[in-house]
Amino acid sequence: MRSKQPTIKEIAKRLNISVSTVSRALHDHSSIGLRTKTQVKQLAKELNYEPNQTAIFFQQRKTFTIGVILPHLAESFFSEAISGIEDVTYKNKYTVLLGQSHDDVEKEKQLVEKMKIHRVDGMLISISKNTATYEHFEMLKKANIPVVFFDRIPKVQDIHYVACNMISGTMQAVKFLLEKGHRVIGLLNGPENLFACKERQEGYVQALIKNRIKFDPSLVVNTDLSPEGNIKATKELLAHKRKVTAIVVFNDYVAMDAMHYAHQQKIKINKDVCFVSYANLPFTHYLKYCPMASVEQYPYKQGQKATEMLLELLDKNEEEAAPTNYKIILDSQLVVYNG
Amino acid sequence: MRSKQPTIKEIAKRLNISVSTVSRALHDHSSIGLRTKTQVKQLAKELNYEPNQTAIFFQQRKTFTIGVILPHLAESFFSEAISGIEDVTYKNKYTVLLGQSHDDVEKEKQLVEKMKIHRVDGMLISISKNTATYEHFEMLKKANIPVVFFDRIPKVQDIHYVACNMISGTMQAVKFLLEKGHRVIGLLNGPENLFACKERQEGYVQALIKNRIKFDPSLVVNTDLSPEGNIKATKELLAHKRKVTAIVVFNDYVAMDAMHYAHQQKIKINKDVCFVSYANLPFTHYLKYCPMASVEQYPYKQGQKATEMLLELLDKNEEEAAPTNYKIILDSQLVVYNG
DNA sequence: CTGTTAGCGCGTTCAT
DNA sequence: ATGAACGCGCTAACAG
Repeated sequence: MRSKQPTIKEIAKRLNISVSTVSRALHDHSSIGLRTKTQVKQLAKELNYEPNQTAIFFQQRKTFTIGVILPHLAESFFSEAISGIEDVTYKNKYTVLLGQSHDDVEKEKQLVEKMKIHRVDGMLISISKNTATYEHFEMLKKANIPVVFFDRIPKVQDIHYVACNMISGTMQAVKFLLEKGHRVIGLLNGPENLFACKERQEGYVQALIKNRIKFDPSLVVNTDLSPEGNIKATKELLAHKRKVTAIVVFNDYVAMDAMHYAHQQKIKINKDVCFVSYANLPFTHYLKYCPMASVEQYPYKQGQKATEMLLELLDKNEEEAAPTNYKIILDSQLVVYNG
Repeated sequence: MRSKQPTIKEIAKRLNISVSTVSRALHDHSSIGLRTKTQVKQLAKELNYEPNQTAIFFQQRKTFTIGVILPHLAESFFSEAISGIEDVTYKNKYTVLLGQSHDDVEKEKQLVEKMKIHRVDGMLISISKNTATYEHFEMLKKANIPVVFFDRIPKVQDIHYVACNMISGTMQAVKFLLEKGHRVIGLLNGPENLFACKERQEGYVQALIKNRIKFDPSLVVNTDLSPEGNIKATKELLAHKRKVTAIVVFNDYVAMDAMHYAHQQKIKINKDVCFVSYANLPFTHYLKYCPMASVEQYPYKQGQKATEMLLELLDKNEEEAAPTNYKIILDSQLVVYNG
């Protein structure tokens, strides 16, 4: 379909020189006469010549494309993260192949397969909330395609990843509530197989211990992140025999459901029960019910760092480097809303 | 870096047959003996053979990749649209190369260039709000790369596009308000140079005419979409000498500012003054102030349709078809919230 | 039914 | 300073 595009062969023919001369001239090779060099370049411009990247990709066994798989862009965390990814890739002559898993493991597998077939040079992945087996990632390893996981990372050892340490932010959140006088603080956590949930709980427990408050496991409930699950979990916490006066919630989406439900139960939001959440939404101040504070997870930065790491790996890879595992862990941080 | 991967040549050598036989066997070519066919396939599986797509792309002058350029994924309209795009592309063995212009014309141009170089088979574009010149798109035409614009389309004739007709939805919105008894209805519109704004006004006027109400131009005000502009416009409408009892607002973001300001002025939202908006936000029901109704613009569907159109063009292109221009115009539709 | 061969466009030795 | 020739992996036209 685009057969009319000029090639170096065409240029060579017109100038009565060889293709290799043209190739070298175009690349400013030192051993080409200035005269032929300018000659070639001018004709190239005239003909609107553009190197055929697909040929180069093929020849160099490299596509300068990185595959990105994440749950869904509708979540603003991920749409911000991908901006970070894009910005770094495009600065480095790479390009982004996109795929949303929509939190479906099967879809995730298909995407991995598709991108592998498409010969991406490397991948950035944030796993679906249901991903519990990792063969499809192992496969990539075997195929020698570097992967950097970000934010939602699998629970295995030998991987590269960038994540946000939820412990610090959670500890700050609990401390914030303790200082406000709360003693019975619930943790409305997400799916247990997510690493970040483990960390939330760890931060929660550590903050309690640090303040000499006994950890009560029954104050921790999990949701599968579905609206029904969110409400069920909230219900459970609010019905706890000890009167829960504050809840640390997995994220803003869950928090909205939780606060909505609480309101329906005639509970005064952030008075009878205080809510603290983890930042996902950009519009919290326009919401009917807004958490008192929020743990920031720096999506843009995570995207950036993960991409930088991947590009570094791609460089290294060419030199057949040792298989060290890289990790970058950012500290999450509590932001208190004054609205 | 991935040189260990087996090729058909390798398979051929091991089986002492020719590469073309292997190729054909793998493709279930009719003229290959069942015996060799199974033989080849088995060895392929054993060796974990996978065709090198880059070679195929190169050879077939096709990348099965489509470039998508849109302003920003953070706007939920676009993140939904891209889901529609993805779903169709992935069903058709294509893949999505992503780029956000962030409403920056320069960035948009760079992306077009980059994707062209990457030899995408076609492109889906929603232009930045500042795009006023179209040379970078002309270039694509010359390079014979089909483009389908969606939602935000350039003001030129010879393009393919999918868009949503704002007239129908706006008429429904005004009709809805008229039926509620409103007679003085304001239109808080966006920048006049946007096509979609023209359509909003047209729908507004048509609905009034249809109901034999005189169109009063002073009831139409425009905002530049900045928070200050939004408030200024709202102020102007609320101060109108005729008492405005309902306002049709450009979009949810503007509506939030408008309702917020109105509330500050002791105006009871959707009682003293009713608001109707155009859907951008997925969470309207979680908002502090929610418009009574909203004009739906079907982002997912637009994405789908645009992609289908592009894929069709790609098919056609191979047969060197006539350069007709395709358009699909969906009707926007009013959705009344019952919350 | 199967093998041989010729590209696809480019970079890259190896000659000259 | 330049050219000839090869190969990347695959498909397809042509020959048996």
